[in-house]
Amino acid sequence: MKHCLSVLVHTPAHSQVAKPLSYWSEQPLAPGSLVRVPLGKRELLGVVWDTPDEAQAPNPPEADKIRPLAGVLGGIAPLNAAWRHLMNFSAGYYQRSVGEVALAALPPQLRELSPLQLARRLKRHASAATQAQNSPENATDLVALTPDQTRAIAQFDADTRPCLLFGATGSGKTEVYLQCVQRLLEQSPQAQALVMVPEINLTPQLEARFRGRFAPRYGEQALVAMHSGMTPAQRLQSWLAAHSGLARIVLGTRMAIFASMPTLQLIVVDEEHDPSYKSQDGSRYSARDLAVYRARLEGARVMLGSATPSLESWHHSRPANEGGRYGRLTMASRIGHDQPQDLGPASPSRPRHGLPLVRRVDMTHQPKHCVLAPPLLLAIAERVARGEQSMVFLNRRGYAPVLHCADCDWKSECPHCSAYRVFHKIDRTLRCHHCGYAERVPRACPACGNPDIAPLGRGTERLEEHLGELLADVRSPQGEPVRIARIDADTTRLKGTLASQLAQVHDGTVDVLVGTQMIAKGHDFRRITLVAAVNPDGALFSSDFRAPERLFGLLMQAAGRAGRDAEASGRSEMWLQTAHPKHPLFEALKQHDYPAFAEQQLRERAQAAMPPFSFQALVRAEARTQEVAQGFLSAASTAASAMPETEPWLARVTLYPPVPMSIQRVADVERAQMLVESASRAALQSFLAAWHGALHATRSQAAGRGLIRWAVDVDPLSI
DNA sequence: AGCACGCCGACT
DNA sequence: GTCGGCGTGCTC
Repeated sequence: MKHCLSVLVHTPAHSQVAKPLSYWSEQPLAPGSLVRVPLGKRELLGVVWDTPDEAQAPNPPEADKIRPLAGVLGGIAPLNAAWRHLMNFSAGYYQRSVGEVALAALPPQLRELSPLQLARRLKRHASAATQAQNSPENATDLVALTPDQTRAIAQFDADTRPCLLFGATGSGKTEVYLQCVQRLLEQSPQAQALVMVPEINLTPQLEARFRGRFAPRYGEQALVAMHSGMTPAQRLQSWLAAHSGLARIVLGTRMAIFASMPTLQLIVVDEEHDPSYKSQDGSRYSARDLAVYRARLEGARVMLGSATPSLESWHHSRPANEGGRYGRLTMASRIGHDQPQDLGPASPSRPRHGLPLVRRVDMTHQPKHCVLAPPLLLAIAERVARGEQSMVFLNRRGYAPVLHCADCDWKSECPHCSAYRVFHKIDRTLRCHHCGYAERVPRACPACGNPDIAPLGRGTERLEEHLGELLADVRSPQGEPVRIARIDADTTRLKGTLASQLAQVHDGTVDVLVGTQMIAKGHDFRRITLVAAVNPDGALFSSDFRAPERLFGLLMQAAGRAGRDAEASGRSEMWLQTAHPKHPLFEALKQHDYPAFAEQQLRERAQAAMPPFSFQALVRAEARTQEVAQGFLSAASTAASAMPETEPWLARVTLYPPVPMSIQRVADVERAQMLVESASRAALQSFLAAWHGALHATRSQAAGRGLIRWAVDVDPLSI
């Protein structure tokens, strides 16, 4: 008896084979089974999918075109219904093919390894699994919780909704995660927990913390990591451990949201506001949003943690009688500091609970063109002399963002992008941060021959150099000259350098640390008592409506680096150099008052009908010329208003005209985008789904001629 | 996505 | 005369 199966393969969203394909099989196979199928001349991994009802199958392929399966991957249990549901949802919501989403969610080796190699790996995994069975032993450790932590955990237990853990940096959010996971594992001997962090860089320290807590009790196997920095072999192993239920805890970056975890009961999203949770290529999913969806789907709990939540999550956690759908757990004070007050939006100012004193330097009253205001420099020098550490933060790497000729006004533009190439003094190159194009710095102006070309503006490299000059005479308590280090994407290019550089800071072999936002995130620096933001003004008047939110989060996070030692926190300071010291954002920051900031931002967003009070999607198009890119979008837009399928939604959806993207050209490709907006998420979703076919059709018509690619970005982070 | 087929420019 | 550029089209 022959069975006709629907099978997903790895095909992109816009190809002709976006739907599941049909294959013959001798045996019936459960949905979720992994198989190998022939496709053209290739043989690739497939996942058996739920067969659509005969009636609604759109175009069943002619029977003679259907080929038989090439094989079944035995030894791996079929992916369960919840996982398949998650894939279907994710593909639908983010406008991609299910095949692309589902196959991308599986470890690459499952696709690449030959059946023989795979069988060998499975055998090894199975033997490891039996070993693990005998290892659990008891260990009791008592951690003293703060009242804040105890209350947050109790509230979480009493709630059933998704919860936002709103806790200041240093208030002990990680311990809350550990406790929640621990209670879950103790209560139900099968349950699994997923813990996500925004960046690979943050996984080692969190993994160490979780391992320390859980490995003695449940064995080393009980905890696995999942992120793109792992080797393919490690990824397969972790995936199998999670899929088989052997791993009780999965710790990873956004990709981990797609891990197969048959007994998932708890999802933790740490630093939930972090933009890294939104994928920026392929299927542009938000791991945080999917976490909430998946938790509901699987009947699991979800905890989102942050000191500066996304305005979306903050808004969702408003009181239930105002329509809030999340619980809000507040931890107001840092560990070792008494004691909480209500961090509610109403209180105008409050004690600092060990948070650093925020000082604003009005740069309009400082000497012209000075990089560091004299009082700030003095404050840093004092710290060095006392043997304390300082951190100077500038969100721009390289020596200078532009090289400029004063005679003819030549600037170091990238020949392939609409952006300037950044001057990197260390290797004397001009480097484009968008396409990677690099050249040696010219000796003279390439346009007019003037030998006197000068760097304009400053990056971390120049700041480091500048600080070295200004602090040349300062001595540490031991009489040593000042030691300055820089951490940014350039100094950590090689694997492991970040860890070693961080270790230097911890050792105290560094007095002043210069860096980009990389140093603001997560890392515990115990001896830092001064944090300075050199030039945060850029985001105050940005055209991106999310820029203030990001800036506030970043500065708050940076401020949190100062004085994590209770003892040092009394004299720790955060300095802001700004031309707008009275700006409400800085006022709120001075009070460490996220609720006030959020309330003000949400008011503005509500007035302007922007997210979270509206829902957005972007259609992006790339072509050799701007005309083609925009022409495609215009044609698709016209098509939308002429379609019976999209017609019902048009009244509730706004289509804006196509515009060039903010960086219009990258690597000689012109980019344009079109905003689609609606007050209703459901209406936007329905519209996009109905419109997708038209976009596809437009591509193969005259208006799509010369188009390189197009894609939809649902809930985009920047416009 | 791969992988083929297919038609135009600089090399052994 | 071929090697190879990437445009177009197809895969159950």
